[in-house]
Amino acid sequence: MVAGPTSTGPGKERLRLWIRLLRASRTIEAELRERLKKEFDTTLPRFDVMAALYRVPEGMLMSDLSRFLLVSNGNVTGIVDRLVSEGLVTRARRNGDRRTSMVRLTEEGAKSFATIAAVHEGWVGELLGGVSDDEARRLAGMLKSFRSNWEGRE
Amino acid sequence: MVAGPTSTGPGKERLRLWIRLLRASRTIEAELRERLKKEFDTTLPRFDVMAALYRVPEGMLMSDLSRFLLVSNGNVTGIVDRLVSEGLVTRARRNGDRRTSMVRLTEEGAKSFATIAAVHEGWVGELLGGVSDDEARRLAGMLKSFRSNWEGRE
DNA sequence: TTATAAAACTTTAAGCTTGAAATAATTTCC
DNA sequence: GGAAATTATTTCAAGCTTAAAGTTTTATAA
Repeated sequence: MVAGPTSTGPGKERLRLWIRLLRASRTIEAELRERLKKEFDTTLPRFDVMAALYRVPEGMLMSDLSRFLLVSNGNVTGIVDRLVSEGLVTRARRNGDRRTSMVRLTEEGAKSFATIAAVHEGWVGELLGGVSDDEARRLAGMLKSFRSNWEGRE
Repeated sequence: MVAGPTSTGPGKERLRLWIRLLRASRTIEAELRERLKKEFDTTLPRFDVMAALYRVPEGMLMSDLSRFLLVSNGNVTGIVDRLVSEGLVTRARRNGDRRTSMVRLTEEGAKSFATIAAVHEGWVGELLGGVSDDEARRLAGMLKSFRSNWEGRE
């Protein structure tokens, strides 16, 4: 998914775009992953889950998390398990529907996330430093329209 | 890495861009992974390795592959192991430097890749269909400049 | 009601991924 | 020449990821 087009023709331009998109996000992702590990001894998936939960103090269901993060159910189970064992997150059985459990950041989890998120935002600013403000806005706009199209599509 | 900004301020615009970039590439990647599995019973990492090798009939060293694909050495070892066991790739010890081994597509591997790549290119065209030709070119240009900046940076 | 379907989640097996440690071959340099 | 550093690769442990199968609980509907 990271190699070049293997042909010429009409699909070539979009294939090139896709490869660049993927290389850019992999490069940035790898750098962020490494820094999260080195500086905070955590991982991207844990960070993602905590970021999702941070926005919603009342908590999220497992299925909400997996939908929001674009990953499978079983995946979220494992990550939340580890966050619970680290005391950063709680899983609370609900009275209403006993199949579901509400996942919330603990106080320690919220505090920890806030610290990391502030540094993380600085890293992203640094890593995307080569993109001008104007470009950043236009790129973000294009990607937003891609997303809307996509969501209409399914 | 997929949740929204947690603050306002100067870094906010680039953080938003990064989150959209990541969501877009994850969405497309997930779709391509699923189709590769369903239609060709293969995986993205295998496809990536084969794409890299397809461009270079004389083959690549393990370390070339890992550098090119932006993944770790140990990772490539496992993927190549599996491709070898499937008869799609060969690993040849070199006379000159016996630490290295040259990895090449087999005839079957090249044939298989060509088939998959053609379909894959069509998928990408379809999945990025919402992006106009003009946008595709501009986006690709921006991402290229990002990449150059990055590479100068390290 | 009460079988049947659907929903929410967990478990499992297989594969991907990394960073660190281990091996083996080559180079460097005294 | 031979110790020491470097390079290329593999192995390993831990964690991430998915799809599919399994469990428990709730909803549907004949």
